[in-house]
Amino acid sequence: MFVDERDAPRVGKGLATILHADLDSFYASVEQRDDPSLRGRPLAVGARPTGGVVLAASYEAKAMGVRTPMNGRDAWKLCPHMVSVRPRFEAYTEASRAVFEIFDDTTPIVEGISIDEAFLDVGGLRRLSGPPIDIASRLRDRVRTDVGLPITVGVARTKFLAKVASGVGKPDGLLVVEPDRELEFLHPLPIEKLWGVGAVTSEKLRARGIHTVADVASLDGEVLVGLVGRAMGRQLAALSHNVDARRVRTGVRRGSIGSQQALGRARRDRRELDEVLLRLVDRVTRRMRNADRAGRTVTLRFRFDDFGRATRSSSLPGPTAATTPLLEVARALLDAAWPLVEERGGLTLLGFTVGNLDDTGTVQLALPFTRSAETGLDTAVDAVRDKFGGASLTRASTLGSDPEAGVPLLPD
DNA sequence: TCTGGGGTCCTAGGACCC
DNA sequence: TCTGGGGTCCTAGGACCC
Repeated sequence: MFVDERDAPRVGKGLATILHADLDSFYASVEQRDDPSLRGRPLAVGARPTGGVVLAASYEAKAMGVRTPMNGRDAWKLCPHMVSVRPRFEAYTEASRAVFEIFDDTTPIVEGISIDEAFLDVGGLRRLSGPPIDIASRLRDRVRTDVGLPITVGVARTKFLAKVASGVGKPDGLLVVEPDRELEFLHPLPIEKLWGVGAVTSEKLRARGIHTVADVASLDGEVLVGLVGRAMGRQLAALSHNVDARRVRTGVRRGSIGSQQALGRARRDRRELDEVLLRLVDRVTRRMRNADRAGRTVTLRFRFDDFGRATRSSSLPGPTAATTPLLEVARALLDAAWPLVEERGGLTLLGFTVGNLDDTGTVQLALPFTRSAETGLDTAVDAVRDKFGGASLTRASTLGSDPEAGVPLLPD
């Protein structure tokens, strides 16, 4: 079914040229790499015996049943001798960057999925770099040697199969699904392996006696659509019949940038929440400007004391990455939602997201300007407009503090 | 006994335009 | 005064993923 041998049979139509590379227990592995005393021990990142949630568990902890995102109490019940460390997100970002450099050095066709996961298409590299299994093997060696982290790679003809293969191959493995053994590999899998099948859909399907991918494949398409909806029904039907034509796409940009903050049980008044909101808006708009992105749609996310959730959103006429207009919209949304917040017994989480992210097409003019230099900015904007035609040129002026407007913006 | 922070995609109803 | 279809955009919610 899947092999680890160089002389594996390669029969069937199409070739297994898509790699899914997935770092193992990423955060926990970085911690074990950086602190030898943690190696070989059950480790939870982010949780303590008294609370918090497990952001990542080492394989020693996973062996005891610890999972993400289990809460600390439950986790330590399962694994009393587990060690706890605080997350160090900068270290993870840096490790991720180093690993993606190796991905990019392997093939130009890399599609990042998350901080620790990517698809690579190595189809055009046979002459240059050898067969996919060799490329995958070297990739694993390099990540291990150069970055010091274990990584599992699945190799298959489609994205979905490559992804499933890496999941089955974990930890620290390499699995190839040969094109002539795909259905044999796919059909016995539990439905939860299908993309899009989470707790709700899984329950729905299992209640109808549908437990494996083969069960899904045997279902009439219309019945499936009736059961789980149009888009999901079609997707599940396709995947279960081993149809997955998605390419590995480069240059995918995300559609939204957001930040949220858990608030605990203590009730916050409107003023305290405004401070939280300001921090969130500042953090997000800063990230937007660093990424040279602008957006139009502001969404506030609420979680209430009773664990209920709600969102409120509003769109601006055009995209911006400036703090002030986005903060204004966010405040208006919070004002409008305030009666609901009071009614539901206060907030336990507040989130701020900017969506409808457009490529601004703007060169960010890093002009250190003061209020008196605003006219200078206008001149610069006019110059850019003259040069590039600038039909959709946006002037995002208020990046720094604006004490006169009474808006306590954080320094940029 | 209640949990984090970052995202994506789909659905459905209403407003609005032609 | 009543009635149609098609399309887009917006908002809110839900499911899902890592």
